[in-house]
This record gives sequence, structure tokens and C-alpha cells, in this order.
Amino acid sequence: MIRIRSEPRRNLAHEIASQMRRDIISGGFKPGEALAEPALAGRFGVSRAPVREAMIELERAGLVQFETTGRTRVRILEEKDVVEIVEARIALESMGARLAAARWTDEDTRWIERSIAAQEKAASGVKFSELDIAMHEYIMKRGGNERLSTLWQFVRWQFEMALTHIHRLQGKMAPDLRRFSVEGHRKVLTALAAGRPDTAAKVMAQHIKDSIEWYSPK
Amino acid sequence: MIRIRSEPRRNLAHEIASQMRRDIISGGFKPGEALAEPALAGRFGVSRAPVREAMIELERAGLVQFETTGRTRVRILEEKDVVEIVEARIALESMGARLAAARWTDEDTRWIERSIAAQEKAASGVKFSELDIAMHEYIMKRGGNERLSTLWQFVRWQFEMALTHIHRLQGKMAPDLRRFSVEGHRKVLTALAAGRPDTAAKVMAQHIKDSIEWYSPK
DNA sequence: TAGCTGTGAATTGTCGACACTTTACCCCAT
DNA sequence: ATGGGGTAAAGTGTCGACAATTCACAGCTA
Repeated sequence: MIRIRSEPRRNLAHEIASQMRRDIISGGFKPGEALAEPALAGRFGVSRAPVREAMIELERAGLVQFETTGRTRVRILEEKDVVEIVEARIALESMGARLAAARWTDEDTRWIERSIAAQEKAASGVKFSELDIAMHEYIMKRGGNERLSTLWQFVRWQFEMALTHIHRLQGKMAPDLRRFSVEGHRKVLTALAAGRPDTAAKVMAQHIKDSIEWYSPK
Repeated sequence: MIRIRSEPRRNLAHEIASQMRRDIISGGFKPGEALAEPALAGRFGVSRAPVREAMIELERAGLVQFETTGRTRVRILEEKDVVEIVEARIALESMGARLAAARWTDEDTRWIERSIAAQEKAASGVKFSELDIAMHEYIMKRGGNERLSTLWQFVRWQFEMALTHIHRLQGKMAPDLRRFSVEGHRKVLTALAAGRPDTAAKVMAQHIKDSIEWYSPK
């Protein structure tokens, strides 16, 4: 297994940040919703100190925004934000794929093949998205650049948050998207397995660009 | 002028984080040095609460690292880290230049030309580096993607921190680097002014790759 | 009814305190 | 000298408190 960070500081703040992150991404907290520290402290059964620290983590991850008055709200994602998130993904993942291609092994190929197989059998759109993201994460980590992976995590969470709303807005995922997306994954794998950095970067960029257009058809 | 964020939350924590960031980048705190909260609180004349919050900001920016025991130390940058930082810069700035090329105006061209002129007249290597970074920052912001700019800021600070040590290690900056670097800037400007996204991305990547090799000659 | 205003309630920013953990150092045995 | 153990000092994680600020809302005015 691949570990990205040595060990995060294990304290209540980090615990709370992780839980809140999951809740925000899954839509448990709605965009624009105010996050008052006393309420959250009560919810988690702690004092305000760890809650405040958790909010800073979430703000840095872009899931939450501070107002000039000090209030904290769940970040609101608009059309423009989704474009930004995808552009950031392309920037980071192109480089990630480029680096990964130079270090790719047969074991990596097998991992991706298993993932693709699972994607094809995924029972739901949500499950498919999880497998999709997990595969992209694997490639990013495989690139071996911890900073790139860390930056990518931030974008990934914002992307997942956006995905939750797109799903809610558009109902079910377009059925063809999955087939189309898997096709893209196969192309990426081919480039990676061939050890072609330039090709891998280009194919990955195209794959991300393609798949997002299924969500927001212009 | 271009603003990236609406307004940061104005509190002591943010103030302290900014000051500490400057001090760490400039080498006032040495890599590996322990940052004890009581000492910092005394130094800034505040309690530990805002100091703790500032530390979280700095950790997210990668300038500081938490140990599993809770202690905070100034991050130590090794050879491998510099490579990672440069790769991250290439990923982000290629995309930044790509986006900027699509929105470039004559006014932007004039801004860069003024910057290049100043670079040629820069009295010291440090001053040159400042102008260099400022120019790269301008292009990033000009890309119009706030997330990309925010991520870039993190990498930028780490890069500046690394630069401080390289300067200290190698003494003065290689005199030819400046001429060489300015040459790269001119190529970037040409691609931007021509409104060629692909070219701008490629030239920017090459420029960053080139300029770093001057620092760490293999 | 619509808009303004004042007042009470809620929230933030910061502080000092305390228990628990980690570190540093001294002393002793070898 | 050197290494181990124990103890004091220092540091972290969390808490509750308080002043200052912001918000919500009822009541008043036009």
C-alpha cells in the first residue's frame, strides 16, 4: 500500500475535520449553510477549540468559506467553480500520470485492471464514482510526488462535493457515461503501461475533459 | 489589480501565520527548528490559541510539519522535495499559462515587459528572484482560476523557502542564470501575447524546468 | 405594507487554566 | 567515560469564560 503522509496529528480537531468533510461532501450540510461553532461543539460533544481548528482545515481544503465577519459557511459551488475544479484536476493529474508512466509496473497494471472490472460491475452511479475517484487517486499516488497528491486531495474533495450536487440536480447518472468513462480509463492504462509520459499526460487530460462534459452538456 | 480572495478572516491567527511565513521563508527560523507554542505566544504577545491556529495554516502550506507527538517543526527540505516542488510548479503554471493565453490583453503584455525590464536592472540576485516570482504570480492570476492560484501559492512559498537555502548554500546566484531566465520569460511572453494556449503551456514548462537546473547542476 | 431602528440573543476572537504527555537533564551504577 | 533510570521542566490538547461584534426580530414610523 502507498502512504502519503507519515502520520497526521491525531487530535479531536483532525477527527472533527474528517467527519465534517464527509458530511459536507455527502450533502449532509448544504451549501451556504452556516456552521456555528457552539452548535458543532455540542454536536461532537467537545469544546469550541477543536471545532475552530477543524474549520481552518476545511477552509484550506476549500469545502468551507470564512466571511469577513468571522462566520463560517459551507462553500457554495457555482458553474464557474466546477470549471475551475476540473481545470485544476487536469493540471495535477496530467502531471501525475506523466510521473506515474515513468515508474509503472505490472502490478500497477493489474491493480487498474481489477478496478476497471469492478467499475463495469458497479451497481450504482455513486458506487461507480467511488471506484472512478479511487482509480484516479491510485495513479496520482503512483506518481510519487507527495505534494502533487496533497494538492490533488483538496481538489478531489471539492470535486466530490460538486458531484453530489450534480447527481442530485440531474437525478441518475447518464448510463452511457459509465461505458464512455471506462473506455477512457482503458486508454489511460494503455499509455501508462507503455511507459509513455507524454502520451499518458495527454490522454489523462482528455479523459477528464471528456468525462466532465457528460455532466454539464453545453 | 487582480484580487484572488474576497477577504481573509482578519484575526490574530492569520496575522501571525503571515508573519511566521515570512520569517520561515527568509530563513529566520531554520529548517528542523522546533516551534513551541508558548514561546511563539510570548514572542507575539498573545495567547496560545491564535498561535495554534496559525500553525495549522502553515502546516497546510507545507512550511511546517507536525510530529506524531504534537510538536511542530520548521519543515526540512531535501533534494527530493525540491524536485517535487518544481514538478508541482510545472503542473500548475503550465495550466495557468494555458488559461492566461486565452485571455491575454495588450495591457498584460505591457505589465510583463515592465517586469522584464526591471529584472534586467535588478541590483541583486534576491531582488531578481522577487521580480521573477512576481511575474509568475501575475501570469497565474491572469489565468483566472482562483483554485489554481491558491494551490500555486502553497507551492510558491515552499519554493521560496527552498530558494533561500539554495542561495545560502551556493552563495551568490550564478550570473548567467539571470540572462538565461529573462530569455525564457521573453519566450513565455511571446506565446502568451500570440494567444497560443498549447505553446504557452509548453514554453512555461520548459522555462521552469530549465531555470531550476541552474540551481542544482547534476 | 414597506422600511427603519433599537434591543436582546447568538457568535466570534481571545484568554488563562489544568491534566496529561513528552522531553531534558541529572545522578548513579558499571 | 558511558549507559540507564528517574525526576523535574516544558509542551500539548482541551476546556470554560468573557468582552466585543454581529445577527435576528419585534416594534415603530411613514
